[in-house]
Amino acid sequence: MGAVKSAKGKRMPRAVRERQMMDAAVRTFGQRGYRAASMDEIAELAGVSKPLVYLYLNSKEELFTACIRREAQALIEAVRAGVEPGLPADRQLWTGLAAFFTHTAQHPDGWAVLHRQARTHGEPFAAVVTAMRDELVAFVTTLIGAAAREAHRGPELADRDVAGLAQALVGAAESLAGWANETGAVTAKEAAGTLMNFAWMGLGNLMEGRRWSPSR
Amino acid sequence: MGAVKSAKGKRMPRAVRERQMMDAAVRTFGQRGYRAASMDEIAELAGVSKPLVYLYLNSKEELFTACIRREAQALIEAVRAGVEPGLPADRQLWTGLAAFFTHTAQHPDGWAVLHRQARTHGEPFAAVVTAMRDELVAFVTTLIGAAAREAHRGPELADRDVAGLAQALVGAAESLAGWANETGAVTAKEAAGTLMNFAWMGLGNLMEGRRWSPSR
Amino acid sequence: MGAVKSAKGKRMPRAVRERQMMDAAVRTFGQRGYRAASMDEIAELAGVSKPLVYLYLNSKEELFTACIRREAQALIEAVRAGVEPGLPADRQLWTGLAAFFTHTAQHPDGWAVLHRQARTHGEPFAAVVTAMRDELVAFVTTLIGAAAREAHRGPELADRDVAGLAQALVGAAESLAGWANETGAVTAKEAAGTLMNFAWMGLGNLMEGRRWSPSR
Amino acid sequence: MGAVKSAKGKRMPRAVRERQMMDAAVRTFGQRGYRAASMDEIAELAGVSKPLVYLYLNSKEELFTACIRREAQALIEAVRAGVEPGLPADRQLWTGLAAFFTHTAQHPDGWAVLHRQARTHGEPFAAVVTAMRDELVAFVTTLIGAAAREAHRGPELADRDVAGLAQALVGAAESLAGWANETGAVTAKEAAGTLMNFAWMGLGNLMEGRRWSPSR
DNA sequence: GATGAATGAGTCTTCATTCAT
DNA sequence: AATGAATGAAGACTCATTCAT
Repeated sequence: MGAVKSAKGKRMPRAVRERQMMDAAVRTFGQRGYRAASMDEIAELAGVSKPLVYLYLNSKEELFTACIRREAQALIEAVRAGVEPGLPADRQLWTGLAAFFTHTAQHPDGWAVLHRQARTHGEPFAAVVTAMRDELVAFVTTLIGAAAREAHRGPELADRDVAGLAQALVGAAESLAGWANETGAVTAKEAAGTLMNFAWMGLGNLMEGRRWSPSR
Repeated sequence: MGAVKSAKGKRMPRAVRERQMMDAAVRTFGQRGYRAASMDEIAELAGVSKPLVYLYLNSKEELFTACIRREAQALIEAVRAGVEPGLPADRQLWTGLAAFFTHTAQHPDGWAVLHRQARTHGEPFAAVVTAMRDELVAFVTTLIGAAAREAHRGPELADRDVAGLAQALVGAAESLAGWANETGAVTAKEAAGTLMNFAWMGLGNLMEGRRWSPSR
Repeated sequence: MGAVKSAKGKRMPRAVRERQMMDAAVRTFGQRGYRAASMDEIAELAGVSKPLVYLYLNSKEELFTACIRREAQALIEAVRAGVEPGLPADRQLWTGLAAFFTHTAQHPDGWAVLHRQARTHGEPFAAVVTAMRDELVAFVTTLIGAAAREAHRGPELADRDVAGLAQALVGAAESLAGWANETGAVTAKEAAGTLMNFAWMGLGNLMEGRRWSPSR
Repeated sequence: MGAVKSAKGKRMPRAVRERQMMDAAVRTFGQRGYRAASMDEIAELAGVSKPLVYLYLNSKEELFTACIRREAQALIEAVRAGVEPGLPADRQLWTGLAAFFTHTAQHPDGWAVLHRQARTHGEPFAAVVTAMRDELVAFVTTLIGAAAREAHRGPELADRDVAGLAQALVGAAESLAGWANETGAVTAKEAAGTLMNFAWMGLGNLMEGRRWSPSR
């Protein structure tokens, strides 16, 4: 699965080689971490010499950034593609979550790069992930808002509550995705279901004005 | 707070020196990451020479492991100490969460070591954190079980559901702690309240048999 | 002046291409130095691909040698062209010096290659410059000898004195040329005048038997 | 001559090792040039491992700068020490020049570093040499001024003329020193004498109002 | 006549780790 | 109890140079 096929030394168009290198880089960064990954290892895994990696991708830092960017884009794309516009908002949310868990399960190294490595190392990198995360949160916020409007029961939902919910939902999804990847305990659909149970129910409670408070 | 005071070269009992070194190490590992942290920097920050660090802690790997272990223990201790046995289960859970958020906020480097660094690097380290996490999950599971028994309304709660809830709760707490530390957006009590709203309400729903399902 | 105009990839006669390359090389070598100059930069500045540079000029070493040779020839040519045969010897010397300073001022990179870079790096290169320098010294020696014969006043001038004078004159000229190029403090004519004041007056003194000696 | 004596691996106080390293560096930089000299070669010549060189001298750039600074200081010191304050100004100048030529002849690598290498490579380095040169020029200017006052014959000497003379004198000395080093053609005293003949006589002429001019 | 693709060899630099005292 | 001196091994990055087309 994912084994690089090219015979070493074969002349290939730049675009192809570049993709091979990035594949190798994502895998290596995802498994070893940014610092522990060596350009030597990446080059070897990609089936090319080190100078070629530098010729095409300039530096370890730029290579890592390119990986983050590519994986972030792919993940967002996958989530967007997983959402079917015609459905009611809760079903849309569910399919989006399922797509998210499916993608992260199918690209564990990419997810490791995004969720673990990119955030563990300093500022050139974290920003890219933050941007992606914000995009996701905004997307989820829209869906929740729509759902609240569709199923209008009881008092208005404050923007602040919606934002909090979205934030927590994405955070929980990230946490669950990592857990699922590492332990293999749940499938994508199960994970999506679990999250819906928390989020949707929580949303319902808020809309009905029920809250937990320390005083009672 | 954190400024090392000892004059360099002063003879000091081993235990004290060891604590200074580990303090320096936690700070350095937490801020730079395992690979980027250098023994030189740690020794200097601790106000001792490098050979002394090796004399007491043997190797970078062992030093890191010791840090993880110490910080994990401290965190668990803090949570346990935050729980008052006499209270009803939901209040106990709340105070435990508050203690968790308080501790992570007060020891950001320790939390960074546990939550980010230890899991980002290979197998010698991740295991220690996993063990701590399991301990926390077990603890939370107990509380949730007790709460369910106390507030017995409706059908029995399946063990599986309780486990899922506990798992999710801890995951969400971790995610929130990181977020709170990085952005400083919420206080410990606020974070605990937010989580209770999700978890407790979710629990209530489950106990009353309400679930979200894709089919409807 | 200096801006390379050719569209990349256009077929051009070999001689033209070769000149473009050497122009680029002189500029790069002069500004960066032999080691710091990269074939990549030279090729790009010349507007051709690297293999073409190798096809025409074989290696970095040969390219550098070719540059030195070309610039040396050009400098000598300029000096010779500046001397008008009919004039009295001192005027000839003056016009020669002026031509020297003019040329070095107009070709700063070429002069840097000859005066700085070629002598700074080992033996394949220094020899070429030495040869050129010897040619210049010989030329000046001739002029000085002629002048001495023309203005015969007092005792014979020993060959040794003439040689010393010529040597010193060329050395001083080189030093002044570098200084003028770097600081832009004097024009070519001013520099020539300054040198004449030293050299010619020194010559006059020698011819009249006046010397400085430590004993008095 | 100059062979480093220390047995490899022997523990030595830092100051001693540092001097060994700088000696090796001056030699290597002087012969190979800044770029061509490799830290490996320097370390080996100094009889230590590369990391030690970095531990003590930080980087190639700093090492080179340190060399330049040390050699510049040594040269200035030598010239100052060679001048005996009690003598008449012309004798002082002569002894100073002799000291200069003696020192450069005895430290050819140091002189190569200062005169060739430091000026051939960019701005971190050239500045140090320029500063030293300015110091020398100022020193010589003083002497010439004093001499002019001592031997007051004829019209006042303009400051501008004195400055020009000093500048030219130092330039000529530098050029001669290089020539003497490379060819071994003249001794220090001969070189000093030659220069005095030019400079002193030139000075005398200027003081007597005699000048060469193109018009006649 | 001209180039895109590719690399072996080498350079600077850092780091965990150990002696000898 | 504590340290100044020292290094083997490895990692990021560059460059002159060559094929195949």
